[in-house]
Amino acid sequence: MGSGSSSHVSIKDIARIAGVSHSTVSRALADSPLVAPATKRRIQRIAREMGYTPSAIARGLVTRRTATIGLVVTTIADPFIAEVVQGIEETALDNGYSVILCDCNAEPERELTCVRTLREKWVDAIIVTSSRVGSLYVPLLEELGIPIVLVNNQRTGEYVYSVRTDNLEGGRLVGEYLLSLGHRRIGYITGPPSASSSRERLEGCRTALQEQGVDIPEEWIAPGDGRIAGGASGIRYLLERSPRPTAVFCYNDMTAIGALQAAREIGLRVPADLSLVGYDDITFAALVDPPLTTVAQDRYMLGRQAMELTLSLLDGQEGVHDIVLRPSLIKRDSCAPPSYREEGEM
Amino acid sequence: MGSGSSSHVSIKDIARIAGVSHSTVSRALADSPLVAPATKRRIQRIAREMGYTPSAIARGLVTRRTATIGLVVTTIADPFIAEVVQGIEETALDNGYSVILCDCNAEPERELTCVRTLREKWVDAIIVTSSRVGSLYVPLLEELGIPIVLVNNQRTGEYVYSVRTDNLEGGRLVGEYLLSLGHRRIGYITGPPSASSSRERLEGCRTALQEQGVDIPEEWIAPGDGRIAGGASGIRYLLERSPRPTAVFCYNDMTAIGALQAAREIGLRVPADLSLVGYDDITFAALVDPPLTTVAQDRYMLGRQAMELTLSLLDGQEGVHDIVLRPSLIKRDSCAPPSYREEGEM
DNA sequence: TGATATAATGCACACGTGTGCAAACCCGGG
DNA sequence: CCCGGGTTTGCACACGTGTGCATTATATCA
Repeated sequence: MGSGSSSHVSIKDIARIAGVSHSTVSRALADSPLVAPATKRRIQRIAREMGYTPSAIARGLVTRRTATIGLVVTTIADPFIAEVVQGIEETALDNGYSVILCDCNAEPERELTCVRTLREKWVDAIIVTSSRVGSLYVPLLEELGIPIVLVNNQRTGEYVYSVRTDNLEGGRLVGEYLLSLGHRRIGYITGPPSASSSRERLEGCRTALQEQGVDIPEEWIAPGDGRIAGGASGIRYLLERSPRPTAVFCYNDMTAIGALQAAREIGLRVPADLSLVGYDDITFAALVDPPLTTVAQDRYMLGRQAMELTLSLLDGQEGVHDIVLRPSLIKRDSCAPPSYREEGEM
Repeated sequence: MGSGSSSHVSIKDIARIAGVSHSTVSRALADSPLVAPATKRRIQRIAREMGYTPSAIARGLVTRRTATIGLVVTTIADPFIAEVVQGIEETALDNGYSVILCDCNAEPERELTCVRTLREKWVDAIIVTSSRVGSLYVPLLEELGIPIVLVNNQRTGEYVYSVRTDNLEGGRLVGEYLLSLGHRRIGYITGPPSASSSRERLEGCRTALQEQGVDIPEEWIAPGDGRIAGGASGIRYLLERSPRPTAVFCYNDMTAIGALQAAREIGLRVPADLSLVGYDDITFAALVDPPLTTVAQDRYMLGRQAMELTLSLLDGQEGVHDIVLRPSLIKRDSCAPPSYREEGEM
């Protein structure tokens, strides 16, 4: 068994013990057919006994492949991103790759540090899980000449690929569902102004409604910020309209939770007086009262697909540039048919 | 400016252009005093113009330092761990280190893969953020002969160091607070049986109570699992005791939220009829109704301290083996003085 | 001016692994 | 016994960087 010595043992050490050249050891451990079967077995046995571990550093230097990918995130503290990262990391590990994590925290100088580090470490590819659109440093990354895979953030470029869920489809699912419950007066609380995903979700919802001749007028679109506060102020704004919507689609679950709390404070019951729909299916969507109807993105799968696309790119395959996953509607208890009282009030 | 060429430029390329040997370039870029100031400036300028980036791979091979640390977590999807990771990663980046993330998902074969990978990549140190006690592979890690820093998981060993928050202190804070509100009948819902942190929190609470001659009898200790379900079953058990506790300390926030929901179903008002205290201060502790009184651990600081300890170890410093951070009590609305009706009932 | 100390540079090797090419070996057939 | 062909092995170089030591160029002093 391993000698327990902490110093690394190299193929040269093995070569000395086995009485062969280090080249033969290298080939034997790579299971090359150039080595005589008996010699090969003997060398492999000795390597095992000496507790040999190959140096990825030295190997990377000559092969120019490090079996390492760089993962850039805006913040790992976001549970959504964390789950994507889990999908990426597990898939990477299963395929012999490891992941260098770069939390650039949306600070420009930190982004530069990240890019520099990933360059120096010779990563084979880069995955960017950033909620921001058009991250300024993607052009910098592109200069490295290695594949770049974007998660939930489409973009074009020679080395740039993307994996995302279909926000249009998500919005459509919500629209169809609210229609099927009988709603005709539907409002929307947006995310932060810069989020194109917010516009896409709204557009998808509108598309579904238009098939039944229903529209979302501008006055039923309230500005939010993707957080609790924005949801609360958004719902207050919408409830002051006259007539007011009977159902509100919220940019995400945090917005919906803020809306839920504010609506209750005003004295409205959800879903009896008002239906609410969120987006993302965060853990606590199921735990609020009432449990929140929402649209789920398979975050783990998002990460998994991103890594698998990366692997196929490193394998030399081309072709697929844009993978789109379908979201799904999770029906819970925050939606109900509109009350007749509300309908008559119009 | 950079030529935009994707191929790496090496110090040899610079040497050819500058008309010097690669040794001189190496020294110039390291700002060595052995190089004439004029030459140094010229070489540095050429390096900048050629878009030179040093190869951490080649450098690591000769210096045997990779400026990389391995980070082993049970699951990055746990928000608690994710925030610790953020603290680690940011501190690492600020000091020129990068982090290889290993999500071993508590699966033994994956743990082995992690250890092997970190060995091959020649990481300088390893930080383990694992909620499990006595991870089986720590001995394996110890064989590598590099510093190992454990987060929230004390352990002894030649290369093993730890950073943690004081569970005894956390429990004590809760005990003192409930006493100050006037509670004398206090219950506890445990975490999973294997969690030593659960025992420590209980013990700390008991210590505080004993100073006032109050005890927590065995029948007011309910088994939980650290999750919603365990909190619900735990509180149901406690509310069936007679007399029953007027306040319940829960192992963590998820347990407390489960208890909160179950208590409400039974018809009890929190905090009027029952006081509840959680632990961890997860995001949603502030968002449930009523907002949860809880004990906060500074997760970011936990990570930051872990990385700073690691850096000082890599810097050759010894001495500090165990850093203990103090938790703090976050008072919200889930606790109130016991109602006289309850008191009289005893 | 010549000897000597000092500053600046280059040579050569090292780190651990992979690989093209030549050399050595073995085996069988003529 | 010798030669051809296949199998097995070793030599030598490469990858990009760092560094001890020798060497050269320059400055200083007698």
